Amino acid sequence: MIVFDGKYFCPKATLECGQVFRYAAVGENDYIVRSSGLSARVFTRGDETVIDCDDEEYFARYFDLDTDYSQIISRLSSFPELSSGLEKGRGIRILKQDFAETVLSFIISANNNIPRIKGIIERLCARYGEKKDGYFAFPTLSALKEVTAADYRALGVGFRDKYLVGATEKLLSDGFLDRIASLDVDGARKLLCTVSGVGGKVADCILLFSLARTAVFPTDTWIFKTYRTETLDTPEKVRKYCLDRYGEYAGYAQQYRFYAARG
DNA sequence: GGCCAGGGTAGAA
DNA sequence: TTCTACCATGGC
Repeated sequence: MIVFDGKYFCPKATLECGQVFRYAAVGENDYIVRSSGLSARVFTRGDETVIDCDDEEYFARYFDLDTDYSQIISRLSSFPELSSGLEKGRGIRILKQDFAETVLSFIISANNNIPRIKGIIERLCARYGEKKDGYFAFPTLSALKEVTAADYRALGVGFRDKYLVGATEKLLSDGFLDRIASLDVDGARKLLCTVSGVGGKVADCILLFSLARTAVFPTDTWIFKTYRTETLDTPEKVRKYCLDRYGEYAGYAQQYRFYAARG
């Protein structure tokens, strides 16, 4: 059991800001979250946030407990357009999720909606994941090696079926993650875009929600709407503007903004 | 019944 | 490099 200062760790804000799909509310600010083959319950108790789990080292890293978020919020508080997000989403923490799980999950997220994404991922786990106590693990890459496009389609993934086949193949290739980790953000983004089903937006999500690369700005339809002006009239223009404006803190800014827009 | 959902791809200009 | 049609599915 991990006990942490609740001021900068809100389970609800962290899990419902759109960075993760495998979680469920079991009460007021009380959640079950699954990552890879592990499970944790996260809830608030007075001024504290508690993580109840079997593998504390894993979830301490997963919830990014070594990072000082008061410093991040202080840095971003000079931007008036983020004030609402910083207030509502003060307890957001950017997760360090499993790489392959994040890649496949965000391929499924493309042109899709959150309830359906969660359902597809649940069916994927139930069909190909190892059975645990009361849930299924996210499938390992080796468990997905022989899965065909038709198999994926049977889960309801639609046109993303072939993307998942190609992505699994690429992820299994030797040292793919190491190569990404060795590159700067731009290089890593380009390499991720060679994975089938991964374009710029999904690549940014993978970099931010799995690899702790914060100089990215995933520009989805919602974020685009909130920044759109006469001159910033395409998602790519918004993305470049925000990268320049927020720098290394762009990913955090994006999450606070997203939570404010949707929460 | 059309639109939208945390978009990406292939092909064209 | 930027633009367009197309892609499955479900909820509204």
